[in-house]
Amino acid sequence: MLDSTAKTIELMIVDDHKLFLDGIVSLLKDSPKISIAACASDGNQALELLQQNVNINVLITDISMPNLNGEELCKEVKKKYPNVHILVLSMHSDSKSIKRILKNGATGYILKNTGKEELIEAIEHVANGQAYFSESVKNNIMAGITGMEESDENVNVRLTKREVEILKLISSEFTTNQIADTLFISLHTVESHRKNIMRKTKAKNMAGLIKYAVKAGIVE
Amino acid sequence: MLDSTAKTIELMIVDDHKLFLDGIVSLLKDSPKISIAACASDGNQALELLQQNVNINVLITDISMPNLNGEELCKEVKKKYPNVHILVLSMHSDSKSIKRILKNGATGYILKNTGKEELIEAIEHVANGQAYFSESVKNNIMAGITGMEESDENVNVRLTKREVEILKLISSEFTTNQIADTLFISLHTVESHRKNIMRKTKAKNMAGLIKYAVKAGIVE
DNA sequence: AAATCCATACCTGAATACGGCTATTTTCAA
DNA sequence: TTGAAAATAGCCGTATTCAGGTATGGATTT
Repeated sequence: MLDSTAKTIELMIVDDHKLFLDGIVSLLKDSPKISIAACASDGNQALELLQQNVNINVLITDISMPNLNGEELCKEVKKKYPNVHILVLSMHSDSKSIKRILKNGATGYILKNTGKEELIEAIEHVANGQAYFSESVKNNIMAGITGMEESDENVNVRLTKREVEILKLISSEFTTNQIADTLFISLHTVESHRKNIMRKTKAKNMAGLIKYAVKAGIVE
Repeated sequence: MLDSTAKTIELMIVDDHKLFLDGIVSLLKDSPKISIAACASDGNQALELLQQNVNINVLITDISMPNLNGEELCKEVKKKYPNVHILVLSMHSDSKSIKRILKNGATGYILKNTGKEELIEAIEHVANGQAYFSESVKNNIMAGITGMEESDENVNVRLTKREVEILKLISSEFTTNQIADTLFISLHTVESHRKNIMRKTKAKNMAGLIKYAVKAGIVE
């Protein structure tokens, strides 16, 4: 039904690992329907190149990149160039990462451990505006929707600015007394905050607090 | 001086990301001096293939992989096949990762954001038993050696089996009493172990313990 | 055979964390 | 401007952690 499959696919690939980028280019360079128009090593460069290459209709991108990451790139691209379809090529298949980037406008999501054939299939789907997902991506999304999300739900709690500040100090091995002195507030206030953080994150003790801090990217 | 540069390089590549693996193969397949003998997606598979292909003399591997990771693979390979030189191809350039895997017998270490030419140069160096490092790898090693190593040195401490076992339980938010009950040992013993772990890891309290556990890969 | 490491166990006392509350002021958005 | 959320502060009692030791039997290594 869609005749758009006949149209040449003008591709841009974005990844901060040059070897991976070059490898993908090498894999795709002989594909008849696909033309590689540009490559970028981060989101900012990608946006610049998009401005210059008006014919680009598919963008393949990694998520974790310096300067401007995949999520932010998606948001920008969808705002400025709504006709450019985005295929995410990531290492991670956890439902959290997937859902976040799909919300930001990605059309497809495949993993770096898929093969060449599937990559091309995914590119063609996405070029037509059709969603494409790796098998394990689909499974994890389903698992995320149906049940057993207990481990994920605690990352959804929202800590206040002050709570994050205090959790950072706790993670730096400060005692409650030291935190009170550092922030010029009462010992009792720090304890109140800590108790609130523990309630929100369902942590039983310091161990749980630090594990949450690590997961949430508050430390390291 | 070394005439070994003339000898054909029989390569094995190990990476759990199929697309990356295929990309590298595609990049190298036209190189005259290099022959790709085998590919594997984890350490176990690599060891099996090494047994079958006696001619392999260079092994390129990622660090983080399922089942048997790069570090453990290095150790095994150096023990069983000391003539196989290992080139590590990693995303991370922190001195901690680098030093750890070099201790385990890797000959070279380059990053995934290097180019095709440098990759080939690195392979040739390593095939001759010569070390090869990416520029940023060299820089980070230097920074690690010269100063500011306080944060790194604690990963070098060696915990005993029992200590790791207890640290795992601490990380699971168990109290000292619960750990004692779980392991059928005295409360005092658990406390002794905890104190020893804290001394070794230079942790001031639970927060430091959990951060160490995360860094050392004992939790998550 | 001696030395070292490991796992075990104990002691004391101070410091800190934890659980479960109440309560006031400030800040910010509806 | 009114109500909710956030930041502040407090109380009480128990549980746990932390710092500083000492000590012993067993396994391993030298």
